[in-house]
Amino acid sequence: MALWLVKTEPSNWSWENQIKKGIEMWDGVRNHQAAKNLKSMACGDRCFFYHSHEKQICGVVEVVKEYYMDPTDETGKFVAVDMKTVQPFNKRVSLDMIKKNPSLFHLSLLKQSRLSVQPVDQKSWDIICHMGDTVINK
DNA sequence: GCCAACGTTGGC
DNA sequence: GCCAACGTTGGC
Repeated sequence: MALWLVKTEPSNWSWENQIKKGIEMWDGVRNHQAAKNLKSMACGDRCFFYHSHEKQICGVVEVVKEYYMDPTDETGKFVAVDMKTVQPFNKRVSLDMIKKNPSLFHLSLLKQSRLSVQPVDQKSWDIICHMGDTVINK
């Protein structure tokens, strides 16, 4: 199982929307590196759900459908996956908190701020869940 | 709102 | 194939 972080603009698709909907298509990715990451996702992979601008991780979602053609992409080059809500963080984890932890300096979140779908290693995943005061259900 | 860091586009 | 001009993302 792989671990990821996905970004969304809350005015476009928010954690509140995600909670309400339960399962939603993750579409609109128009960056090749991000698309490559989407294609690498397998069912059961978990992702941090990150609000850009608010700059915080709200909770965890899970890949429930592997990549398929993004219906919103006319060029046919980009893909979407389906994400299911897993659970909210008890405490949201802000970008500031992540930046203060030296063990997380290597994260793409800090180094490649524009990448909207990015891998997270297990160790960083555990640290961030701990910061979120949350044990993620299996 | 500004702008740095990318990506993309199109003229050459 | 290079690169200037332009567009977009997202932190500040």
